[in-house]
Amino acid sequence: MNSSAHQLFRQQTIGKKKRERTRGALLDSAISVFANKGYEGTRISDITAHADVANGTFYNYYQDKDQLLHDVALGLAVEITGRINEEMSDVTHAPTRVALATAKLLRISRKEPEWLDVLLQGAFIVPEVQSATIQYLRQDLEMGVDQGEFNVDIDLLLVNQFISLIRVAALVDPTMSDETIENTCEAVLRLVGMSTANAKTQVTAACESLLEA
Amino acid sequence: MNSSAHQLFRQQTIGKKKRERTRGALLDSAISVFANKGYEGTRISDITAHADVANGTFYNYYQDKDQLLHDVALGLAVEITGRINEEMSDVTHAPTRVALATAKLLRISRKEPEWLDVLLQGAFIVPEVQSATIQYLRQDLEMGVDQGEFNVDIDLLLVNQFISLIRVAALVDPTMSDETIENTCEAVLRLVGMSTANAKTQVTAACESLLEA
DNA sequence: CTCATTTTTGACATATTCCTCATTTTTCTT
DNA sequence: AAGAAAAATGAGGAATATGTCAAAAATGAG
Repeated sequence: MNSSAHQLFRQQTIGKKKRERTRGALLDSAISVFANKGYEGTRISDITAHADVANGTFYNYYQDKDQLLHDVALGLAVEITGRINEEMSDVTHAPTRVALATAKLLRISRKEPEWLDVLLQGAFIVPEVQSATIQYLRQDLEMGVDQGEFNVDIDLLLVNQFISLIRVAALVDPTMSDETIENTCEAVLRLVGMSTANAKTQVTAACESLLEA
Repeated sequence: MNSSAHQLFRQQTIGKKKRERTRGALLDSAISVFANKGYEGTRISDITAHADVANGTFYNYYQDKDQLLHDVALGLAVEITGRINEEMSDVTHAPTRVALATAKLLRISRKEPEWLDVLLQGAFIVPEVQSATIQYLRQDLEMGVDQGEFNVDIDLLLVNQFISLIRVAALVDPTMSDETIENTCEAVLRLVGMSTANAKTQVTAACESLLEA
């Protein structure tokens, strides 16, 4: 087998010792299998088959599925938040930041649907992944309140509501059309208390700046 | 075993023949087990053990887990939408209807957390349950647009965003405090385009009328 | 109460998955 | 290229789940 489109972890381990390369193959395969069968539904043998290694090889690297999910999801969280923040360091307007981050995230999901799927599975199962995911988001939301743009209390419920809107976009439209991306961006801005009209304006501006890049 | 708090289906089958009573026991047990172990994670034997029947008994009623989930979730959908609509037939103001329905649903979840959990699991897995769940909601949302109160396009994405906010409430606060209920009601009204202030007013009014009942 | 019918039972054959480990193969340093 | 160390292999034992069915038990109509 071994027919992944993406190669995130294998890319990261090129040139390193065999041990790290095989680990990379397992991690990449885990992304594909978790995304397609769901965490509960995947068997260890699904992953080893996909990675073109023997069954026992898995146990040279992980004790169980949980540890693998932990590594995969955390790796995805680092990669994805890294990519998003990279190009936003100079944006200080909270609504723009939130709209941009959402749009960028969903753009990544369009290209690599499995990444977001597995990241979110991880965020709901592994506490450490949840923290990592929430961290940046919460900062931007609080910034928006301080700037007087967002008109809500920022608490755990709101942050999770936000994340769930991302999740729904991937669920309803796995192809992640531009329309779905824009609608989702507008929805998150409405969720944090902006008017429909205001949200539309922000999103249009943010999406234009995204097309340049 | 057989230590369910609720008795939805057994209640419905009291007085009927043995066949229906056993089916009721299986359905009630399925609610508890699906809610606690998740659909994927539950074994047939978990359900029969919980229902205090032999392993083979399951196969006198269902061919597999899927059929059982179908029946359980659809039964819950009927029960829950019935209860909610019952006391709303005279309410014609869409924002009030939406706030009330949301609050009522979350109230039910406070008393029977397993019901909402399993209903939502079913809605994501069984198409028929999804349709049943969406149906009423969509009507009220379109009513709100017609009344000029909601300022968004009603599409499949929006309806699913709505449902996901319900889901998150149950996930973040399984005890379903009054605060969580109110915050969630306000969030759904903001999602459909009402201002924060307007949403707060509607929810306060709706929740007061709920306390009388 | 009787007894034909319905329902339940649980042992068992089949199937799946997990995980180990002695052996083989590959790696990569010198 | 040699060879010690590292890694991969896959057969197989243990554990768990599924689905069947002949026999036992419970039901409820007359």
